Amino acid sequence: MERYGHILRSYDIKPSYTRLLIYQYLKEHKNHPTADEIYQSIQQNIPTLSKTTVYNTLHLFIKKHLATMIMMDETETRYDLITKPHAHFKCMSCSKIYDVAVDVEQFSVEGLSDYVVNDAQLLYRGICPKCQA
Amino acid sequence: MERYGHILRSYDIKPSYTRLLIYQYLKEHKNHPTADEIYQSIQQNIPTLSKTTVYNTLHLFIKKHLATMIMMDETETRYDLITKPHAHFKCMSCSKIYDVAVDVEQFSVEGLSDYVVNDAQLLYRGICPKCQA
DNA sequence: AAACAAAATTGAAACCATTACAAATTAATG
DNA sequence: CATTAATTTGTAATGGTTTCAATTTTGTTT
Repeated sequence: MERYGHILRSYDIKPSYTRLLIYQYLKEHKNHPTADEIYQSIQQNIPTLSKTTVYNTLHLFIKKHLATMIMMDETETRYDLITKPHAHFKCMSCSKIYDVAVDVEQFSVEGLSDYVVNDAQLLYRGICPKCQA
Repeated sequence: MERYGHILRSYDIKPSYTRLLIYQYLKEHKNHPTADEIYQSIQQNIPTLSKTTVYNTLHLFIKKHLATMIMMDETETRYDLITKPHAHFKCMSCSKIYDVAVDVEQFSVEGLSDYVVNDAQLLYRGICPKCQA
């Protein structure tokens, strides 16, 4: 557990006990946990743990580029007609969403042969040209 | 507006007035509107419009594979450490999320040269092998 | 060590997009 | 026209996330 301290420090994150446990959980559970799943698990070690702390820590990890959030199909959802496959670029500064021309089909992904694919989406996050000025 | 009737019918969707307006909105607004943005706009034509109807209609469009939902960074969010770029496959039957090996870097996307990219995600939706049995 | 300041954590309340559900309206069928 | 099915509506509930002030812990200075 403490063996992760230097990793957090290298991301400019002070390795508190809570943060170490949350990092450890992310490290050892690769099935994309929700904040609640993380909370439920770590609460067994830290009974006083607050859900807010979990959110605070995850947001900190994201700000320091140690973690990322992935979304599947939830609230504040946006809708689009199904047309040509294309990518989206979300500017983290102005929140604007840009369309990016890309042929998602070209991505010959191995290991999907046994899956029935109905939809494919490619999402980029970063800073748009306007906000770089 | 009515010119869209045959399109809806071809997707096995009865073209009610509300559904035509919602389809028209999606067709003419390519900036990935939220359900609320759609509601606010169409409410001006149908003052009695209910938000539930907007959700019902969008879910119908999705079920009929006429539309899709795209997510950016909202609730029921899942978290992941930033590691090698990889894709996710979400089974719409059992809700399980699979990791898919893919080199996202290989996708040489044109038109991103002026953007600062911090993160890239590729999401597939469909039916996993287990649920096909 | 004690005192102070900064950072981290906590807990309750609020927020808000989405969903559930039953009633009401409209369209389709015989 | 009557009956049934489909669509739409409005209210209430749900639940993940955020806000924010208070508390606790950690770090620093004298």
